[in-house]
Amino acid sequence: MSRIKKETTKSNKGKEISSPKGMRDIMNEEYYSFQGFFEKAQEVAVYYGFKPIETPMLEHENIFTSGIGLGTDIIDKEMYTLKTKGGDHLALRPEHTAPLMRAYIEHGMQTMPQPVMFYQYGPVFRHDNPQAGRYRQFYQFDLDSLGSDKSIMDALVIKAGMSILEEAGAENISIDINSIGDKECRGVYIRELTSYYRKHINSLSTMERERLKINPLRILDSKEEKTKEINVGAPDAVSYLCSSCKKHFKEVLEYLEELGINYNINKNLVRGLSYYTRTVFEVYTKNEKEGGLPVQVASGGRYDYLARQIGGKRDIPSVGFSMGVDRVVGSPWYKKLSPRIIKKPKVYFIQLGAEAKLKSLNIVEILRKAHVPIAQSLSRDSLGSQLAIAEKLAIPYTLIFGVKEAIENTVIVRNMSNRSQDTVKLPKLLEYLKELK
RNA sequence: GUGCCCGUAGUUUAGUGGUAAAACUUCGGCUUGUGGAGCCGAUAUCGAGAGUUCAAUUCUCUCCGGGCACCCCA
Repeated sequence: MSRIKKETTKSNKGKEISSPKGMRDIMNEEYYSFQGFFEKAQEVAVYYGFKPIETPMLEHENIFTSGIGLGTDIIDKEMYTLKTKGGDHLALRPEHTAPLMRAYIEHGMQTMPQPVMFYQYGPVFRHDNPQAGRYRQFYQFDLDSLGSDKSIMDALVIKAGMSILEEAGAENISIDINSIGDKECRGVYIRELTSYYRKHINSLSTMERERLKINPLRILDSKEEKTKEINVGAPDAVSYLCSSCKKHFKEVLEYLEELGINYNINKNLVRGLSYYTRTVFEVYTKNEKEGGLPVQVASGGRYDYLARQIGGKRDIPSVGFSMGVDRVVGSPWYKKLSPRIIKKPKVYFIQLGAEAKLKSLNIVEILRKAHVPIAQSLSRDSLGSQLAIAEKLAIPYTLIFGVKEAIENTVIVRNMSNRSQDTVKLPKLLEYLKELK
């Protein structure tokens, strides 16, 4: 008997009640922080001309494998993939860019006036090990301009992104920028780079020798000391840029200067996603922690060939900026942007006695229709406990609705700070509350 | 994927080789119309599994989860 019981409990206990690793519930203050950021970011994005779009969280796996590219960690080891009952291979989006491009192609957006500019935000998924500012489900806010190769679009997207970060309270933002060329010059550059590394192959780690075959650019941002030394003498992309790329890069920098954006040309900056062309950048903010490295809060660049990589018939020159919302919201400098939808209740509704309780939902409804945000605890009975809760929540006014009031069709409005009370006729209540504001 | 630290009630923490204390919170009761305190009561098979042992929450191993760092990235 006891044995059976034990086994049942055990099997129930086996199912851990917890969210999956690296994924968490967002609620209370943190929820408002996120919500506030999203609202502000959208507001700013709209001023710059971006329109909203929301793409699915699941996509065909191949838009990522061919878009972001094999040889990147995101694809090789961090993607959540699944096979549907129908046999489709889907993946939880590890980023927003490839799905956006898919949407552009799918809906024939090349017939719209170019470029088309979108903002989008939502969760993205990467099977990485959690640590500070890193989750397996995290939130990105993206700005993208698709369909124009003009350098001013690079600048616009960067400026809009920086403005959002500033609105969120970011100080000491720095942007590292580089250009990795287009198909004209990148091939030449990569060949040069590869032959340079070949000469130093003995100093490269096994992993980096592997990379040399697949994606030599990535050796440039290696953190290994030996490799760093080699990188000092490595050919840099900018000097291999073809004339049109050089012009493009120069123009982008001019725009940034004009906008007063402090940039730093980082010739080792190449980005881990292989769809980038020409402009690439990363945005950092200072880490308040002692000795802490700067925190990367955003990054992006141009991806002129992505469309064709995922199966489009022609190139759609585009540029984007994506922000790590968790990192922004989690930063000490984040100024709590409070969402518009949250209305701090000014009034706490108290009911007393069965007759009053019976009618109390009607009163809640009257207040709701009049857009008076309230708090209440209808499940409570005693006046004392309800007052205590109102006090605890620091709500300035309470409505006391007891048996006597229910019969007389009145309600007591109590000012919590000076404890004064007025008895108000129910039909006059809304008017009375308006006066209080 | 790797390394270091960690894992006892909702939360923060005690504690022991013989199945566990406390504080706060929450909920219920005692006093059923005014700011809440008081009293009583409830809530943990000590992250999961295996092993050592007469006996493990306490020792060992594995796994899972958390924190931090690396790789990488937002």
